[in-house]
Amino acid sequence: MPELPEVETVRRSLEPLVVRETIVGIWRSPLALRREKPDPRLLKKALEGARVDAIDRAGKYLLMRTSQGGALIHLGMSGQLTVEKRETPLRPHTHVRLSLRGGRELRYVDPRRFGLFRPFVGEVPAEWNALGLDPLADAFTTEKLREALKRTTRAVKLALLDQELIAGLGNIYVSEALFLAGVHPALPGTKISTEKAAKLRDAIVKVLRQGIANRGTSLNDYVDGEGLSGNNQAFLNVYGREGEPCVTCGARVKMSVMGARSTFFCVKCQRR
DNA sequence: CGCCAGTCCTGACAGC
DNA sequence: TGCTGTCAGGACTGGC
Repeated sequence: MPELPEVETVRRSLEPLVVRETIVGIWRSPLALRREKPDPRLLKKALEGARVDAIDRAGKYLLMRTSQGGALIHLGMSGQLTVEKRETPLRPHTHVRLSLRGGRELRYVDPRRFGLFRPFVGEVPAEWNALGLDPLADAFTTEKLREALKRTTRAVKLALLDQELIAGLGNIYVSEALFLAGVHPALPGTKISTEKAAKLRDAIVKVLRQGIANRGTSLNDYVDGEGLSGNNQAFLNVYGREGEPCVTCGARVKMSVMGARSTFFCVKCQRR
């Protein structure tokens, strides 16, 4: 499940492989992604014959900027964006292929079709600008986090998953950050003290930076732009560890469902 | 307007 | 062995 660290790892691994490269050909599968089918006319206009200028990231979105426009990309649950040799057999659920020089191509594969591949010319799509605070930016301060959380009565766990408040956290890193900060996931956002907000800010930054340092968490499908798995799954403290002893106090890790998502935490270390 | 439940989608896996 | 049912969750939609 690609969250900020996985998307950033994909971005970093793709950057040297595709920036300054020219897209010499385009292929699109007839399969539709759930949100929308990549528009063939726009694909041509935005990407064909274009030079790749940059690959940027905001939250869990990637933005490939080209000389003619670009593409807004989201990996959803199972999306992969990798550079392959042209002769490498196509995997099922390959949605887009962008041919590069030297017999290589950038492939977008997404079995569960929760992702997005939207070419554009002119204005960058609105989703890109609607995103909340970037937790890795200098501007992500305790005060900013507290302000964002005070805007909602929702449980802090659900608020942290709201991409318009803070962009990039998903279900895994939210559980990890709340554990590290000693904050109970069901605590309402409005009840987060300055002291707790400071701990939470530091914990969010720490788990995301650690995730990037470990090249992402590979529990199911996730791989980077070169097809390599990450190592961060070995460093998770609570996610997926229901019933196992807490690494801090030894109590059993608890799982509860919040917002139809599994939430892992330690009742002793994360008091309300 | 804010919140929440429901929805989509496929592969992996458990159980019979 | 082969089938069926359940589960995983990001982001959107519709109802209240």
